[in-house]
Amino acid sequence: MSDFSKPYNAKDHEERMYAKWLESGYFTPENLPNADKREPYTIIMPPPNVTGVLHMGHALMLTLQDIMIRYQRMRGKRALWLPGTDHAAIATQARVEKDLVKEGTSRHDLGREEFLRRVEAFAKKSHDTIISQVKTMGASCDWTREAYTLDEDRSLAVRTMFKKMYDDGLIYRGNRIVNWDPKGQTTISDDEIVYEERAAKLYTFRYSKDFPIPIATTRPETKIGDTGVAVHPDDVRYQEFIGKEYDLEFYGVPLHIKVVADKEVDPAFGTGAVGVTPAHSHTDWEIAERHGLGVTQVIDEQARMMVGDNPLTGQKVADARATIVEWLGSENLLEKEEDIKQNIATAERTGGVIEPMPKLQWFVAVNKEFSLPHSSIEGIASGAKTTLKEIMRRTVESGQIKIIPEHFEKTYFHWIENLRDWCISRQIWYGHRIPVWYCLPCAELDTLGYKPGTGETVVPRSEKLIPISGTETPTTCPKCHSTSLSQDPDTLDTWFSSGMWTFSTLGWPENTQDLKLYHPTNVLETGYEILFFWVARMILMTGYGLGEIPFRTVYLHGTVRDAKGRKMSKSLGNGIDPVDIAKTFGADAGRMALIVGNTPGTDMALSEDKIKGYKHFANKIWNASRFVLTSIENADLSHEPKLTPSDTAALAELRRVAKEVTDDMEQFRFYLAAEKIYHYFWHTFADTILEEAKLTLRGESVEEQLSAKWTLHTILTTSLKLLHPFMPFITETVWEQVPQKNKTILVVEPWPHS
RNA sequence: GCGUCCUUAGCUCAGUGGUAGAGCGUUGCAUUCACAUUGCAAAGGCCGCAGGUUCGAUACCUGCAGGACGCACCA
Repeated sequence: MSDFSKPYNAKDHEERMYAKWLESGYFTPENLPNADKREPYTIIMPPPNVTGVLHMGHALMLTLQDIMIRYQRMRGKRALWLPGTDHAAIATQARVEKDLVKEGTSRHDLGREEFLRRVEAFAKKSHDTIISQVKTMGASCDWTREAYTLDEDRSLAVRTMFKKMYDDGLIYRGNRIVNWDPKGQTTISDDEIVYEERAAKLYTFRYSKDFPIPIATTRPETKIGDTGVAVHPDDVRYQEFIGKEYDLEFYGVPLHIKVVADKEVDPAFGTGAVGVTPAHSHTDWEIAERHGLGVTQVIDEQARMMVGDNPLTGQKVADARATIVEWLGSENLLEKEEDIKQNIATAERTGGVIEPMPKLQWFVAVNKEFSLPHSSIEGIASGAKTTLKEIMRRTVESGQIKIIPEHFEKTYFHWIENLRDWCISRQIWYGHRIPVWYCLPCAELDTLGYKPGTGETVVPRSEKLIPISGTETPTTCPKCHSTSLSQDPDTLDTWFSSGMWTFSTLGWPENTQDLKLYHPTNVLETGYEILFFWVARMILMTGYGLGEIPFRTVYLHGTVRDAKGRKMSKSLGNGIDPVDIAKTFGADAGRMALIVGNTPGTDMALSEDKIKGYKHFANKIWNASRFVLTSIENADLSHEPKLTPSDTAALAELRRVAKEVTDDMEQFRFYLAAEKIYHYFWHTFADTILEEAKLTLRGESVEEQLSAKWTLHTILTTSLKLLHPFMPFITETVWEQVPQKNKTILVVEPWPHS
């Protein structure tokens, strides 16, 4: 009891406790007592990006998962919590490029190899910081299984998956319209776009004096790429023009315009007629596809005009817009100019304004039919035709995967309905390089007939694809036997590898023991903001690759905001550093503050005052424990003594509380469980039971004293167990001092049965 | 446009078909005996508004208002 100093000082104990846990080996499920008899319980940790340091959102995620894992471990499960980190392709690359700019250099100056060395060095450093922070939070994960989304094993998994999907025709290379980020010089997926409202002008004009229909646009410069005009099929104003074709000249550029009827057109907007620019608008692209209109690209990757030898060529789009507007005015073609508000698409990472344009990219087809040889997905039989979209929908619809809170299921379905093919290639260097090689001599065989010189696609035949070193790239072209092969320069969207996380971490494509035992996992715990990015992609990948679900329950937490409800951000400077919190108040206090009152799917406001409150609670636990332990010293508690009626009642209440807390844990109501045990310990145990025991202990009756000591000991030990998932450090520290038969560490103590 | 969520004590939020709870904060009192990182007590709420269902609504339904958010569109 010598280290039982008066106030509880978290920093005197937490580091030592974590070391003690690691030494016990119990975070590795095989080391648990009677491991083979235990039923597996698995959580794969959402891997933090190696872009920097942990924030409060990570702390929340770690706490929730640690609570689940510690609880299940105490419940006798073979609990595996598998940790890892994410290479976060575009985010990490952007971070390092920023540093390079400061040094006055760029990735192109360094070259691909040297640049990747720089990124890897940064990622390594960032990784080490993150791991030490995860440990500070008390996370009881199995470090022997730690994974990285870009390590050897995960690379093999990614290549294997790519090839499998390619062979099934689910991955295709296509010249399609994509979201191009001129600032980041890469494509991005629909989900990586953020919309910003800006003021814009809507111009109403005619292509030429002879053209019968005026059209409205906010982007006159793109009209040079128009190949059609679309009107609503029922619009009486334009019936006579539908199907007609016109040859005309617009700013010196010859245009061939066909008038088509399409229900996408809103007759109430503008003039009710849309100039169709298939190359630079997603909807126009689709209209063009439906009506067989041509595609003319007029904007290049630098967001500059490309119109042959026209003077516009080389102008930035904004300048070109002014030029065109001025010209329209001078030609008397401009009929109206009005101010409107417009949502403009920007890239989440770089802030660049997105220019949709057609590019040759790799896509995952979400609506294409294929069959799963072995399916355990409800509603999709083995061998039956299905699509990736159906897998994503069915697994949730059937209840095989349950989302908490439930209402997010509606949001999820809504998103799936609108899902288009997923563009997975990125023009960046850090990431999984696309495992596809091109044969240069076979260039003319390019099936797409696009961009000569890249050649036909060659995908390696071996079942297991090539390790990342590239030493085993295909040596000859199967068609012409040339050895002149070059790998696709692009890398994969980071969510491609993240989507495989639940099974790539367990050894897939090998049919490992881990995969058999721990998959499907039990819970995926993550933030609701990546429901689409990640959760849906995991369901897609797992359904396709394994014919099963990746997890049974998805628990979605909200965003941790500051005391005023604002998002924590660097620019506001209102962020709370979880490691600072652990140092100042103790990791336990930070954990409790994050959990109590925090319902799933809802954002929470976190203040230092709240954390301070739980620091006080830790102190309360500490002092109450000191009192109990001092009081029961030398008492014979080997057998239950005769209990007084009030002690019997107190123990009955303890059982009731334990039962309620257990029910809450089972129902994922951690916010209630934590609050109940907090309230019980402080206001029932410490304030009432303990105060009454003081009187008894000073009294005459030895029998009553023994009854009181037994009761205090039972309530203390049970409370420590109930509190352990929430406040692992202090409970384990006190536990060291508790006299108990066959005592081991609290990590593997059985949960109080109720 | 489609969709979701929220509106309860000063603040942050729980909650239930039988006229409300927690934490923090506020106010008053208490102090050598586990703990002032404490204890005891108090103040504080027509549970957003209007209808409906019901014996009874904060809770269920409809509408409205305000707020947050997702998706699509924005030609």
